[in-house]
Amino acid sequence: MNTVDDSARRRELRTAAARLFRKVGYPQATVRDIAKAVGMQSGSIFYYFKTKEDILVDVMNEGMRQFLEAARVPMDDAVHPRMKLRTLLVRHLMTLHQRNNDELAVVLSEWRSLSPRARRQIVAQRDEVEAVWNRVLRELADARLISGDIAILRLAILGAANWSVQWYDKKGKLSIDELADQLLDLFVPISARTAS
Amino acid sequence: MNTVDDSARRRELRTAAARLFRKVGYPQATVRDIAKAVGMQSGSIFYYFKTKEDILVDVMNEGMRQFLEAARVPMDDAVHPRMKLRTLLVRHLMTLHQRNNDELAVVLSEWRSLSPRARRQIVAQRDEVEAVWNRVLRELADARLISGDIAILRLAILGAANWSVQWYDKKGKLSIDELADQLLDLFVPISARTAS
DNA sequence: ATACAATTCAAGCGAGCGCTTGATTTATTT
DNA sequence: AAATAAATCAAGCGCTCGCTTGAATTGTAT
Repeated sequence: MNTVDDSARRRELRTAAARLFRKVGYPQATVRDIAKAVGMQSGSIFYYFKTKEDILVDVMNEGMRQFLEAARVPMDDAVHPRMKLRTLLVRHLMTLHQRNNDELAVVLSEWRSLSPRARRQIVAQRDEVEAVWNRVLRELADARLISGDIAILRLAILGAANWSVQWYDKKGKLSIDELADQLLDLFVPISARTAS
Repeated sequence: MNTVDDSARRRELRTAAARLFRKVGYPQATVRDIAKAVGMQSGSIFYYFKTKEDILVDVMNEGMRQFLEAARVPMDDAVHPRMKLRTLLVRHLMTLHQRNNDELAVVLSEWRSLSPRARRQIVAQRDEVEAVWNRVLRELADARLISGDIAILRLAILGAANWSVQWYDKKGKLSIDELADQLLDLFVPISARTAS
């Protein structure tokens, strides 16, 4: 990592790019748009990034890093499995809807624009996140708190949670904690709840 | 509707376009690609469609038409509400994963590329679909088979179902009926089931 | 102050884009 | 068979795209 690879200006570019990628999509966001957003000439971008796709990779890596950070929370074994799932869910949703987290939305919607090589790298990180969820869901299954295929449950719960990017409004009356609890009640019925 | 607006050739173009839009995304699919897929010169496309966006609108209208068709099934009032939801879910998933239904996937992923005018039209159709689901969910709530906010439940269940486009494999061992039942058990716990 | 490196600019290249146009081929009607 | 209409082609226009390049500017160390 030399100065260019991790400069404030580069981060500025990544943030502006993420915002644009989210708003209009990667293919329609031009390097001229991105440059304009930070007050640069379009050519100057290539002093910081080799190609436009490198910007997308950088954005998605940052997004995945945040998802991983949300999933990698130390959990006391004594905690009730349902509570562990709740923690995962709350942290996941919090990360997803925090201010200026356009990188996360981009991760969820722009994977098609990645070259196969870059895609493999992002998928590997996604698999790490899913492994954490699988571990907690396994505990819930062992405790007979859920039934059915764990993989499908994981896909359903993450599908429902990630879909919230499409509709959740931070300014609305539903807090993220409430959303998490509602989703949790859906997937792990209240009747299975126990004091933690 | 004159000959051009509803010709076999036009449908051929729409189908090929839907396939490409799904595979590489609307902005990256060029009219030259689409033309090539049906064995035409790129300019000839504009004999059938005024603009490239008109092709997308046509694809998405067809997709929404299919979603609506799946939702608009006559239901006997005597049928148990849970069974009604199951019917909706199965038909929705069937439609989503039937062969060559790229239009559906495009509806779910390319709404950002629509002009505001076209978007409003598609959203109106989506609202119709959601209204059907709301009606059934309302019945389930009245029968105390579910609790919590109906809107959130609908978003969660459709989110989870639509997310399956990303991972469901027709050639896999999981049938669509099984998937529907698994999802149904998640959202409307088995303990609430009653003979219909 | 001077030398050097880091950063940005101004200009534009080559390619690919959506789309147009006038001519040409193919099908249909009389 | 001739006349008309429908469908397609071949060529390319004007524009925007990602990206390059050589020069200019700004910052930093001596």
